Parts: sequence; C-alpha cells; structure tokens
Amino acid sequence: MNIHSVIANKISLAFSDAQSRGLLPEGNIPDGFLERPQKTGRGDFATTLPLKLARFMKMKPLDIAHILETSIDLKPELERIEIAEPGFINLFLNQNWLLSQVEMILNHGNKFGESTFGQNKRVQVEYVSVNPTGPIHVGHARGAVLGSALSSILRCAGYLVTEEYYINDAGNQMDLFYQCLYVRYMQSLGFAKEIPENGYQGEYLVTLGENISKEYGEKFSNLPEEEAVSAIGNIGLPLMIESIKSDLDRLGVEFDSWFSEKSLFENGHYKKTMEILKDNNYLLEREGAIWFESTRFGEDKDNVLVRTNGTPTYFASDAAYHYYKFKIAEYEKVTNIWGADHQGHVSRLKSVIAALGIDEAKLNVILSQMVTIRQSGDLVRASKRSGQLVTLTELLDDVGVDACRFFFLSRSPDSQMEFDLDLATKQSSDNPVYYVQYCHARIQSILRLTKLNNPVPIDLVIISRDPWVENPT
RNA sequence: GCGCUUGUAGCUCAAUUGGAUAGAGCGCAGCCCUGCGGAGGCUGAGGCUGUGGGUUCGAGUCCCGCCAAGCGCGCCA
Repeated sequence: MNIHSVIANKISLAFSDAQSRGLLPEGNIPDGFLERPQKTGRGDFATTLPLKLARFMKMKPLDIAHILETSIDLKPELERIEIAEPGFINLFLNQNWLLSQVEMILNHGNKFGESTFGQNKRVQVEYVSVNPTGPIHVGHARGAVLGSALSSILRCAGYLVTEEYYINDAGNQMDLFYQCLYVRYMQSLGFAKEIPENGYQGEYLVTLGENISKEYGEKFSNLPEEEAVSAIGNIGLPLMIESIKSDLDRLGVEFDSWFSEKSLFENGHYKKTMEILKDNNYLLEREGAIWFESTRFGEDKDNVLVRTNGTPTYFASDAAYHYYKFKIAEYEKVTNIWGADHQGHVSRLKSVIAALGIDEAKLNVILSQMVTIRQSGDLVRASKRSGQLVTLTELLDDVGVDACRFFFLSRSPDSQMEFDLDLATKQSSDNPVYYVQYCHARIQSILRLTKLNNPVPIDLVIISRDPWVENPT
C-alpha cells in the first residue's frame, strides 16, 4: 500500500473511532479528503476533512480537527500533526520512516512504483488507426505517443494491456486511394492519367506508383481499369501498412495487434452486430437506406448504417468493431485515442454501444487536439489531401524520438499545441528535453565514478527535510 | 445556428480534481562568479486567472450569460 493510502486509512480510522466514542455524529466520510499541500511547512500531507464535514455535522471545523487529532494513530509513518485555521490538519512524516524508504526503493529497483491496482484486468488501448492511404503526420504522432505512454502506465498499474491499431482497409477512402495509386502507376509508365478531384495528391504516391512499375513492369497497364486498380491496390496496401509500421517503430511505438476492418465482414461480426440492433428494434428503413435510431439516445439525428447502394458506412463497421472489442475479445475497459476532428463521432458510438447491450462506461475516448508546427517563427498547417503535410519521418529527422515524445506528452491532450521545431532542436536550457538529457548524463557520470571506487555501505542520514534549505556556512 | 475543446506572468506551461499567500522554466532588471563534465549563481519586478453574474466557510477549478480561438455538425473516414 502506498503512503497516501496508508495515511488516508489512518484518518478514516480516526474518523470512525471518534464516531464510536460519540464525539462526532454518524455519517460517511467524503472522498478526496487527503492532499499534498503546495507549500512546504504545511506538512507532507494535509486533510481538509474538518472543513468538509463542518456543515453536515453542524460543528466548527476547528472543533472537528481537535477531535480527530486525538484519534489519529501516528506510528510508525507519522511524526506529528498540526492544526491550522480555518480547519486544516497538517501531517508530518516521521524521519526514520522516510529514511527506510530509501532502502525500500533500492530493493525494488526498476520495479519501484509498479502496482497491482489493475488486478490483471484485460484492457485495450486503440490508437493511431490512421487510414492506410498515406504516411503518418504530426497530428497522428501525438496520438501515437499518448497511446503508447498510456499503455505503459496501465501495464505498470497492473493491467493486461493490448495495444491495437485499427486498419481502415475497407470503404470509399480506400477505393479512392487505390484509384490514385493506379493513376500514379500509369503516369510512371508514361500514360496520361489524372488524379481524381479530392484525390490524394501527396508525393509519396508518386514514389509508390513508380516502385510498383519498377517491380512489376507494364503488366497491369493492359488490364481493364477496374481489374488493374484492384491488383495494384492489393500490392499497394501492404506496402503502405509496412511503411506506417516502420515509421511508428522509429517513434518507439509498437502494437500487439493490427486489426483489419475488412475482417469484420469476413468473420461475421458485422452481420451479428446488425442482427442484434435489429432484434433490439433500433434499425429503421428510410429512403432506401438502413438507419440507426440515434435520436432515441438524445442525438441530433439518426445515422445511416447501410447506404442506398447496399454498402455499410464507416459507422456500421465501427459499431461492429466495438461489438468485437466488448463481446468477442471481452475487454473490461477500452480506451480509444482519436483526433479531435472525430469528436462528433463519440456520442453516436456510445449510443450504438448501449444499443448493443454494452455498458458504455466501459469505453473511454480520449481526443487529442490539433498540432501545428512552428519553424523559424512560421506556422505550418497539416493537411492530408493537399499533400502539404509534415510527416512523422520529417519530424523525427529534425528533432529525434526523445524530443518528439517529450513535447507531445508535456501538454494535456485537450489543448491544441504548437510544436516548436527550433526549440526542440536547441542545445540549451531553453529546451527542456536538452535539460533532462543533460541531468541524465551528469547522473550517469556520478554513478560511473562511484563504481570505480569500492562501494561502501551507505549510512543514511537526513541532512535536511527541505533540500533547498540554506547551508549554514 | 447547435455541439465539443481551449483561454492563467511578455512567452511556453503547472496548480494534487472545491482548499491555505495562483507556482515553474524561458525572457526582463540588478548584483555576483570565472578551471567539478557550468545548462553559470543569487535577488527582484512581473497576475482583476478572457469577461459579467451566481453557488459557499472557501472558486483558476462548479453553474448561467457574454467575448475570442480551434474543431465538428456527409448515405467521407
């Protein structure tokens, strides 16, 4: 048990002890009563319990504080208690107990800080999940770093984590991608073809098209267009996925599972999902399409699941995917990390999950806000269609993995951020990454020097409770 | 128009989820140092927490209105 819980326990016991002695009236203890004061001198921990209880118990906070004080069992972790206006109880750790923690930490080595909080529950973190229609850019990279860090933390907290990438290898966007790749292939062989309007303009497709023509020659150019598009698509898709994989690998992000959207239609999950929705009477036929009645869950409008032409929408496969997550894979908790531009999708996904009979509280969606790149004072916008994007590869070439991960994690996912390339590459204390790396180098140096001499048994003494206290020289 | 997110020192961000005098780094001003693997050290100025109300012992944090920025509101994904 960590020290926070130990002390919270002590206070909780003191509370019920005072009640059983008739000093305090009956009632439950509120949540979040133990905190760490912002300033040293107010103790290592503080409780606001008297303030929180005052109104309900119709007593003065200071009176409650004094009653609790007499019931708190100090030993062995605590040294003393102080009561402060208007009703805080400040708790000070025992110095010998603090010293013993050094040994405990050393004994735990790299395992220090891990916990069994998650009780080996199976959870999934799904992130990145970029359409394999182009390379990963800076916005995706932010989600990638968040997901990978979150997964590590969950593992340390005792969860069994599956990190999954959802490959959108079905649907209109993929068809468009195949079409564009076909055009680039034909262009590389000298045929006059044009990228369709709203198509993918990026340079990477030119290269990919050239590579395919180099390896396979002209053999697809003689086929009927539809056949050629499909054949080239079959070659292009795995190449695209491989390139995404290797980009992420450079970023230190590795997935346990790559889940294919297409597979949902091959293994029956999609069919089953639609059956459940139908049986639960959430489906409507209207204007030749099949709709999910989202409005019954308070949504603004209903959503199409199957188009007039009979093909399922992205929303339909996402419903099936989440059916898979909860009903087939049986994860106890699922976290999706999405770009903020998917924000409107959250509530209707939750609705469809509820309609499938799944507790929507099991799904947590983290939205990561937009990233802009600043270089030499200028802002660079990321836009995929126009091909004007800063790719992950370019970012890593410029600033390296450490700075990349550090900066993405240094801001809340909720806030938009500017990634300052000049700052991230600066070798001065302006750059927090440089500062951290410098500290690490110095510490390693000290450790190396220590090993040169014969290590002596450590005699631990607390010189000062406050490391910044002035030295009396 | 409706919905989501954000708004804190000149800049980039914190603030233990409603607690005590809103804190750090950079920048700025002043003083000091000059062979540890120096990113020099110390001190200081700098704030009506976008804005107007409300809730209560207490609000940067919760509620309502307004202002500003970004995103979303497809039978695209």
